[in-house]
Amino acid sequence: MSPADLDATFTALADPTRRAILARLASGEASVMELAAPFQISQPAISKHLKVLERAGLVSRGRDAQRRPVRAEQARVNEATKWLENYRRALEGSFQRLDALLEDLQAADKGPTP
Amino acid sequence: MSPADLDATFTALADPTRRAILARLASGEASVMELAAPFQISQPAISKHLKVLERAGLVSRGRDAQRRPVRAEQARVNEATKWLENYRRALEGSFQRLDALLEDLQAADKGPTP
DNA sequence: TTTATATATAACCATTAAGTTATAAAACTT
DNA sequence: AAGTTTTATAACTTAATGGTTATATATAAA
Repeated sequence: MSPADLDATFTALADPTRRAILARLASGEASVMELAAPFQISQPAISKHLKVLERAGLVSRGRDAQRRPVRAEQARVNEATKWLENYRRALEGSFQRLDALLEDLQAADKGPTP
Repeated sequence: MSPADLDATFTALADPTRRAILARLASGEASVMELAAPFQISQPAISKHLKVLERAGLVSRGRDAQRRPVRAEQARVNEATKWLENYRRALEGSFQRLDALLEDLQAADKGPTP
């Protein structure tokens, strides 16, 4: 995943309305009107949010008569999660090294390591 | 983690400079000048990025003479990852249901399920 | 054929974001 | 005491976000 793709994905996730839309889509595809119902904002505002999600590859659109059903796409979520997990692992690594250093310092208090 | 905290965290992650800063911090704390070195943007721009990261709780600041060393903090990464993993699980669940439905339909082709 | 429904687009406004340069403040160095 | 280094802040510009209302487009329904 390119840096720009990561930008778009994390940007899309950084809004509570969009996260709520994704959560709703986890239980199946939905029309724009269905997605808009729980919110107080206008239909065009929802369409804009959907465009952000689509640009990030987090959702895709279908066609069913006048409806343009929205469904969640997995790939990008997986890739964003991969970035985070990778970072987490890197952090744990550095904290392990810090732990090792602290152990060394404590050991040094009682006498030099051979 | 509150929705606003998730907003701040994903917003902070949605910029390539800030992700690069975090990646650098995974190998240990660093001063502002050290963090700025690899980039072409000005020092105040880096300070602004650090403020975004700090507001999100992804880094914290120390004091070492004139330096204000920056270090990565784990908690918020973990919580953001949790949200993503949870969403991933929810998606997998719905796709499993879809798989089950497709299996049912195929089974129905050959005869009704008892 | 007219009307209703679902969605998208345009034009606009207010706020926030990312960058800049210039300057201030704090602590070290000489 | 004077100068240097490190960081933060202020003021500004430009562009992007998130929302609005009004309108256009596509399809279904009467």
